[in-house]
Amino acid sequence: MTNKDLADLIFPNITKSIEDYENLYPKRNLEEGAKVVRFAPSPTGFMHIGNMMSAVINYVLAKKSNGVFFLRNEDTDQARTVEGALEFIHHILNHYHLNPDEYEFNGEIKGNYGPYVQSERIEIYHAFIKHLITIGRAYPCFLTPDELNEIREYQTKSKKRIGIYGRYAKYRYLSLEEAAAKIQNGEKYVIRFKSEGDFNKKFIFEDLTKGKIEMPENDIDVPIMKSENKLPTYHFAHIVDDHLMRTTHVVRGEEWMSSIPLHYELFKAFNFKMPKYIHTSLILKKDGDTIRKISKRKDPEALMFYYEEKGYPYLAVIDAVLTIANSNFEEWRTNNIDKPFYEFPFSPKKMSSSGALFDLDKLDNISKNYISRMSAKDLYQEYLTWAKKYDEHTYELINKYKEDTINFLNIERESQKPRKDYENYSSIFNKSWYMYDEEWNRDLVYEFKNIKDKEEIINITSEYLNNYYDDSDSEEIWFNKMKELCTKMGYTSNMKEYKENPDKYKGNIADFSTVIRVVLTTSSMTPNLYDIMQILGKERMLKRLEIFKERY
RNA sequence: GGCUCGUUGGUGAAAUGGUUAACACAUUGCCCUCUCAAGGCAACAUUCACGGGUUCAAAUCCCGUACGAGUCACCA
Repeated sequence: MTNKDLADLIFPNITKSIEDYENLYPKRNLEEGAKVVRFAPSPTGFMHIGNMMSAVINYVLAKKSNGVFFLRNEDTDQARTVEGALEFIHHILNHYHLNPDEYEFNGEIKGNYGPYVQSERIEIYHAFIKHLITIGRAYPCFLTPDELNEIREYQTKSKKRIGIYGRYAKYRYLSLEEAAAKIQNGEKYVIRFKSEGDFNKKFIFEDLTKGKIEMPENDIDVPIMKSENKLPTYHFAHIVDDHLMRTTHVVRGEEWMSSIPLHYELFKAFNFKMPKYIHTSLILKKDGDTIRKISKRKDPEALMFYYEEKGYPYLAVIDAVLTIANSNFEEWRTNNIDKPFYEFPFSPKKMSSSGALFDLDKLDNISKNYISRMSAKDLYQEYLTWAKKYDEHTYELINKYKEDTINFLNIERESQKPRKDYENYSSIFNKSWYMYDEEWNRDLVYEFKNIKDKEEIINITSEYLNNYYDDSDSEEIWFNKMKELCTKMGYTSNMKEYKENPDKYKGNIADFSTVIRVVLTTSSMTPNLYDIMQILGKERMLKRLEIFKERY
């Protein structure tokens, strides 16, 4: 019996050779330097900020080099698949405009290097495993879970390296006949890679972010095919897929670093060229005094749901992610304020080699800047779209009062130094509810500052609205009139003088205008009062004075 | 325990052997100002985890220690 006979026994229906697949998926015809990258999540959990970073980097790498960005669904762990996870990945990619060039989803296939779903590639993997068995580099292993546990326990106790290697690789040298007999007998088995490495020998691996790293050779006979569903393990699928899909750069989390010796040997066993690797550092989170890996359970901001629900503009999130990935991104951004993010010359070398804390304050800052630069109309559109999905009440109001809302959002906007008061769409309504008459049914909390006397407040506001305010006044006239009344009623419009002689006056122009501001909005902090009055108009303002009289 | 990576301010970090350790966010103060937001100015690491060495010179190179992280599944 030969290796080939055993391979045929295990995979009787596999007829294609690995050369056939080489021809089926030829080298991609791309321009010099074009990068072929992939985003390859497994649908075993919802997409989180770490996945996002990987997706963004991939996208930038591909776009910037006129390469290819494809999506591969790594669904070999059928048992842990989470319902909706795959849909969510597609949703997020779409929401953040990180659309892959090649993918497979809901029966739709784009690209010539598919299938892009691992469970649909099982024949391909089997052909490659068959090849390995034929050349004597893989073998069936009949170790039971109990036996594996025993080995592990023994190794742990006696402080030996853990794994199936050397004399622990019991079935490595089983005769082909015996192996065949066991298989025909229906015994369960996995296929293990037959390592030829020597743990005491080192090799140099060059990672694009970490640089040159010396590592011991792999000598562990790792499973490459599982026993139940005959699907490959991650390690094997990675080799086959990224070779056949002609991936040039693999962007993945740092947790894969330690598998490099294995992957290195696997590529070598097939004589395949290894892609280049960019191992990204973990995203960490400060929890009290300790810093730990960001957790999907404890940290709402870990999951990509968070940013969308809060209403952060998608570009702000991408910028925040890139700021963590490459700290010189910020500088680039300030110099290239209108350029698309994927023109940023991302450098794997400049990636932080230790984990980074994802800073929500920083995100807020980036986001405020983004929102401040949007036109009022665009902001309104985004706000409306967000509200439709996440805040029905707000949606109804801003939809009904479209003009007022746009005008309000436009206050001190579309200028060189626009207001920066919203970090996300969900924070707008709390700062603008008073513009909507319907909202005045709520419990009102008037935030008066220095002047709290009801009579005085009524006097000021009533006099001002009835005898001074005019909707057609320019801002300059408007303010002059306010100053005039202010002085007439015993306040001063001269702040300097007030500071010198505060006792001479009932208050200053700030106190005076605050009274009117609060009557009209209940808030002592609002955007430019003139603009608010212009939107409200005299009639509505008088109504608010009536409300004040009743409810203060 | 083995293997690997890392450690600069509250946070992200720059500096890759050579004057006072960039910059951004956050915080604080002042200025401007009808409030707020913004903007302007300023403060914030006598010091780069610790110890030793190399050098005229070290955050930067070497060695050791401590601490942290990742990984060691028929999970990815």
